[in-house]
Amino acid sequence: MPQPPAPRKTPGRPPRISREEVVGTARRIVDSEGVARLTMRRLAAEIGSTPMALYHHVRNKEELLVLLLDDYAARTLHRPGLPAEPRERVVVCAAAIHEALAACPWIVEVLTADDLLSTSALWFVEQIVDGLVACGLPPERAVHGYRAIWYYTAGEIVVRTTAGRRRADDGRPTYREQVFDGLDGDELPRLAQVAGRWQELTAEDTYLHGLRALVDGLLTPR
Amino acid sequence: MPQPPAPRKTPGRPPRISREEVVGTARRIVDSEGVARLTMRRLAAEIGSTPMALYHHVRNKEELLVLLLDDYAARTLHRPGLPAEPRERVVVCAAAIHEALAACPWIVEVLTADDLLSTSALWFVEQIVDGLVACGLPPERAVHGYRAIWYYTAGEIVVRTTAGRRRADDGRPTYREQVFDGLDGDELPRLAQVAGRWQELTAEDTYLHGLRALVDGLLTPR
DNA sequence: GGTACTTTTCTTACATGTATAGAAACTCGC
DNA sequence: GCGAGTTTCTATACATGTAAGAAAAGTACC
Repeated sequence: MPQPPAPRKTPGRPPRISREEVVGTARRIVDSEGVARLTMRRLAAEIGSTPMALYHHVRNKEELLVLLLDDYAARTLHRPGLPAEPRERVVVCAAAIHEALAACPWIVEVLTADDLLSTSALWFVEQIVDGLVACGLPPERAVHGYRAIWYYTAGEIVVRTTAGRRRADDGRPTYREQVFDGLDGDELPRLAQVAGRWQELTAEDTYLHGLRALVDGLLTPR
Repeated sequence: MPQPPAPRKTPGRPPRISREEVVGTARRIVDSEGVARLTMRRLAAEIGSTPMALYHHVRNKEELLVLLLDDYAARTLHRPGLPAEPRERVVVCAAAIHEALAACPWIVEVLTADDLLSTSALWFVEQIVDGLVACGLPPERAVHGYRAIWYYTAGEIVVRTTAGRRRADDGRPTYREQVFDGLDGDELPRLAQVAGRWQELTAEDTYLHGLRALVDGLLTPR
C-alpha cells in the first residue's frame, strides 16, 4: 500500500523545495565550480526556482554558507584515535579541526561566525574541554582554554588564506607589502634583520608549534 | 611671490582629488555615521566627484578600508611605557594592539588582511620580536612567535565582533545557537555540564589570560 | 597651433544580495 | 463548495561594487 506522497497536515502552500535541497545543490555548485560561482540567482536556477524562494529556507546567504560549512564538517571531520595523554588529546583534536578547515579555504567568510561549528564538531570541542579538565583545569577555565585555542585556530586560517588570496588576485605589490622596503634599521633593528626573510618565514606552517605552545601555557600553573 | 598652484611637470590630466582626500573623507564618514554608510557613491558625492574616479586613487573598497585602518592605527596606537622584563614587554605590546583594534569593530573585514598593519604598528612588532629574542628565542622562532600572537589576537577580535554583530542583527536564535539544546549528556558530558553557562563563559574577556598562556608556552623550552 | 601621448575623470552597464508586495496553493471549519 | 488563515513562491525594485570604454585636460615635440 504505497501512500503516494504522504498526506500533509500542515496548512499553507506546500513547499516545492527544501532546505536540504538548497544546501545540497549549493554544495554541488561549490564543489564543481568554486564558491565564487555560488550566487543566489545561480542556485535558484539550478534548483528550478526563483532567487527569493530560497529565502524561505535560508535566512540569507551567510546562513547558507554556515550550513554549507556544517555540511562539510559533518562529511569530512573524522574522529581521530585519541592518545592516552590528555594534553595530547587536546592537541590532536584541535589539529584535526584545523586540518579540515584549512582544506576548504572558501570557509573564511563564515569562519568568523561563532565558536563551534556543526553538531559533528561538538565531539571535538568535548574532547578538548575534557582534556583540559583532565589536566587539572576547572571547567570554566577549560572552556576559556578551548576558546583561546579556537581564536588561535580561526585566526590562523583567516589570516593565512586571505593573505594568500590577496596575492593571487593580481600579481603586484599590495600597499602592505611595501612596508618593509623603507625600513629604518636603527629604530627597528630586529625587523630589519629579518626583513629579507619575512615572506619566507611567515609562509611556513607553524600552526602545530604555536598550538602546542598555547596548550602548554594554558596548562602551566602561574 | 606666491607660486600659484605650483607648476606641474607631469603629463596627463591633472588630478582633482588625491588619495589623502579620499581616505580623509572616508574617515569622516565612518567616524560620524558608521562604516555601513561608507559607500563608494556616498564617498564620491561627499568629495564632489564620481564613484569611478575614486578607483584611480584606491584599488578597490577593500584597499580603502586597509588604508583607513592604517590611518586609524597611526592616530590611536600610542606607544606604552615598556616594562623591563622582556616577556612582559611582549604582553604589553600585544595587548596595546589588541585594545586599539577592539575599539573599532568595523575593522573586522580588513583584519583578515595580513599580519602587520601600518608602519606605525611596526614599532610594536619590533618590540614583540625583540622581547622574544631577549627571552632566548632565535630570530626565526621569534618571528613565528609573533605570528602566533597575531593569529590569536586577530582571531579573538574577528570571532568576538562578528558573533556580537550576528546577535545584534535580529534578536532571534541563529541556527548555531540551537546546537546546545539537544545536547546528549551521555556522549558529551563536559559540554552538557557547562551548556547553561556557555553564553556567559564565552562572553567573558579572557584575551589577556590566553595571551599570557601563549607567550609563556612560546618561551618555555620543550 | 597641431599632433601624439598620458593621466585622470565621467558615463554607462552589469551582477549581486535582498527588501517589499502580492499571488498561489494548500488546510480547516462551516 | 466556500471563505479565512497560513505558508510558500513570484515579480519587481533598489543599492551596491566595479568593469569597460569614451571623454577631458594636461605635456612634449614638431
